[in-house]
Amino acid sequence: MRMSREDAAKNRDRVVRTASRMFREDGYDGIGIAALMKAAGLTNGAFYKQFDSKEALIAEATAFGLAENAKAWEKVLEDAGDDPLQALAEWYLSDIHMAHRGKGCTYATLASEAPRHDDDLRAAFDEGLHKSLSILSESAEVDQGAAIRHLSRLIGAITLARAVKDPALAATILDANRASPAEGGSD
Amino acid sequence: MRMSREDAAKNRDRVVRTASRMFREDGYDGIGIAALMKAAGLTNGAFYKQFDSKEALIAEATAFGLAENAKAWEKVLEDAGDDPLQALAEWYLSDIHMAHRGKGCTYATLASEAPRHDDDLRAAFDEGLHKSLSILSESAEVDQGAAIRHLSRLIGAITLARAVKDPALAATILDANRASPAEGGSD
DNA sequence: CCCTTTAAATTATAGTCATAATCCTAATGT
DNA sequence: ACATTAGGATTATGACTATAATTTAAAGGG
Repeated sequence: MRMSREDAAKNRDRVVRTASRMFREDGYDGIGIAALMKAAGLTNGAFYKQFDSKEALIAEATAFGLAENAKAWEKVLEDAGDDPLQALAEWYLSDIHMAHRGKGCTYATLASEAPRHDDDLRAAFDEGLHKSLSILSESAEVDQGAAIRHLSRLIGAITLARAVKDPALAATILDANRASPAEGGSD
Repeated sequence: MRMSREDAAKNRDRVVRTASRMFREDGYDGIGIAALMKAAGLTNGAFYKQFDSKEALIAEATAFGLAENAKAWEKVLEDAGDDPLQALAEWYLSDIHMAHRGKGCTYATLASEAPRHDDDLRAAFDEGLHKSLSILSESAEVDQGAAIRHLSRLIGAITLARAVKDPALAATILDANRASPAEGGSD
């Protein structure tokens, strides 16, 4: 049953959004085209009319996720008070973010899988990262090096906290990384 | 052809080591039992005589990888001069480590996949992390919070650097994180 | 208003997946 | 020395994989 151009575009967009969420939850290899399309309310047959391959969707869905993340950071940094990096850390290392991988940071969930994929996906990470860093350094008025270090630390922290079994250990990881980074200079 | 107990144990150990490397390279979902066993010089039929399931191997191979990593860090910190954290960062963020995921840090390659797996695997991360943190805080004479922040930052940094396409951007990420962490206190 | 185009559904294909049963054979216990 | 045991190979399982051809039916252009 053919859809209108409008509806077809909506369907395509819904597939990208669904993929962006499910890849973050299950990993690129953890979810298949059929299950993905079903979750988006379609069947697998419709997939190859809209995308060249799974790899192409991976690149597109990841770029979407990174852009979505960047918008969220921009908002948090705008609403932050006199210590934007601290505000970002508290928001990023929250229990909410811990629990909802599918809506959360794409770097934390998928960056470690990128080396196994094609240039289009890795280029999406390039672009996403440039954007993230410019947002961070501009809003928080720090140099690029500091922005990179802050981002690296947040990503590593939530990755570790999500990996461990003991909730107390996870809380320790989050707490240590929420602590004001300038506290002693020993970090 | 039945093997001696000794040979069977060697085979089992080789499967764990091979799995530890291949999981780091391809992800838990990226390599199957058959390919894994073949790489270890065996056939898939032999697998279920030695392991209960793939999930059980995942937990065991990850625990092995984390223990292997911890030994390497201990050595680096022992040989370090007056700034152990700096020495660790330089070793961890090296081109060699960037290029060889299969022999490198298990946190950086596999921690992001842990939330999708069972308690045995996540408990392996608990144990590995406790060990890593005690090595770090003792050898470098910093408190646990500083050790956690340092580790978080290194893991995030190499994950990001490996994800991007542009080698110059990767180098920027590594350089920023190699920079002495106490430099300005703004980090 | 008809004709072409095309999105989506259905179905097909060849491969791979984790798991397991069967069989062979040699190591081990007695 | 013989019976038992168990490690590994072969083969089988049914489910799932990415991809694609075919079919259906409605949208869009003329």
